[in-house]
Amino acid sequence: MTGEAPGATLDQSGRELGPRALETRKRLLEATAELLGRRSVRDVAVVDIARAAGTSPATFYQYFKDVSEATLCLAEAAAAELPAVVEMIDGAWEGERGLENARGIVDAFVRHWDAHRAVLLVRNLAADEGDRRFQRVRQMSMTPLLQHLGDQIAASQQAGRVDRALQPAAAAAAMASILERLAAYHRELEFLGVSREDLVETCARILHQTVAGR
Amino acid sequence: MTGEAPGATLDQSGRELGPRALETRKRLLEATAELLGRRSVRDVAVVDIARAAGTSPATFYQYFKDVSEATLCLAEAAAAELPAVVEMIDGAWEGERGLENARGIVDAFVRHWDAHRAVLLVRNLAADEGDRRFQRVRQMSMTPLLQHLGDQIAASQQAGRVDRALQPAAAAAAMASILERLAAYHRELEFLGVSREDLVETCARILHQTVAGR
DNA sequence: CGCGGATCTGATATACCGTCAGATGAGTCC
DNA sequence: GGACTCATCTGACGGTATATCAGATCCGCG
Repeated sequence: MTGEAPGATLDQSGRELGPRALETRKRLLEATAELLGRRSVRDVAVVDIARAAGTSPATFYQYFKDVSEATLCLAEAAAAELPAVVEMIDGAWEGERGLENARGIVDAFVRHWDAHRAVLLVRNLAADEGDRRFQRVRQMSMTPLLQHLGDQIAASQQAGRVDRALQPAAAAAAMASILERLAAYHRELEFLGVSREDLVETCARILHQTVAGR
Repeated sequence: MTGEAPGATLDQSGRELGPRALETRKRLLEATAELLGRRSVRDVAVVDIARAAGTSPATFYQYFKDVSEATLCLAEAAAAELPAVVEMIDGAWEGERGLENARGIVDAFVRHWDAHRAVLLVRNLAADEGDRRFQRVRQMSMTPLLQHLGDQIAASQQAGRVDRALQPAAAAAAMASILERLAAYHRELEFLGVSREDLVETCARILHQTVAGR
């Protein structure tokens, strides 16, 4: 939930945190996530976060350099949840079971996005805008997914089920793109009359077709 | 370039603009685009835009309510360029010529994004975050594309070349997702060792496969 | 009880926001 | 070319956020 790596979470000045501090830090992160979900990034101010967490701006700066750093922590925490989805990629891909599996992947991915929507949107914007820290987090979470998808595609090519003109890594990226964009987007599409079910079903079929071939 | 609709561009207080004012407004928009390309949205302040345009913050507020409104104008201007891409969708889809056409579409779309990258990124974030104005602009530019793609897919289904289990609108959205995300993303992927050519070629084939079938 | 480190915050200098009222510029008519 | 007028711009300001300390508060421990 907090995004720290091995041993201890650190202060802005490098000091280790005791239990009270960890509690405060957690409240600040929760408040950040809450506010990001409610208004646009541009309008989330340190003061607001501090107020929402029942503390003062000065306290916020004790733990984070700025709002983006807090967001980065949240993105790291969200990334920790993806491996569950990656495992599904190593499941069956052939025939009806494969299609069922593809549905599961699409559904799990959309759930993941629904749960962390605001943070993931900001992560992607920051990464696209060139922020190295966010690029790293996105890569950390997407690389295994791309890797495993790419391997499956390559295997299908070996088996003669998928056109060899596809570059596996590029095709995997394309599939990931569908998942990401649609996960971010599905509410608006539903508004336009495409049901969530249709969306998942159609994506699953495209995914299945591209990964497993005919 | 300015994003106004029929007759005249308006002042913040509803007055029509003379030639000098139009010139100033244009400079402000250009400065906004320039700054959005250079740093993150969060860090683009009205003062900066004004300075870059060689004028004062007060002048900025004469034309735009805030930075997001200026960005909205830029997004509208960018949207005006897409119809050229839409026309290509009505071209050939069968056989080698169809594939060639698909390549053209992917390439044109990526070019479009490269030209307006920063603005389109912000547009998508704002739309995803629920801002109605940006949702409208995005829809205005994407709907024709989705519509035409969807029609082609439906036609291929009629001809028995594409699985009827696909929902045409959803499949079209999935294709648009690939285009958008990859257009935003391709630099990073190139960094990871997928060349732009591979990317375009692979996307074109997936697009072709999904729209035209076997 | 009282000490010492951990944690928090009030006060503050600085900078941006958003809004006027008034200054400046650029045509027009005599 | 001078005076008038409307279009356009900006200096100045009250309000608020940022980012940083030095010092206040809290809490466990001897």
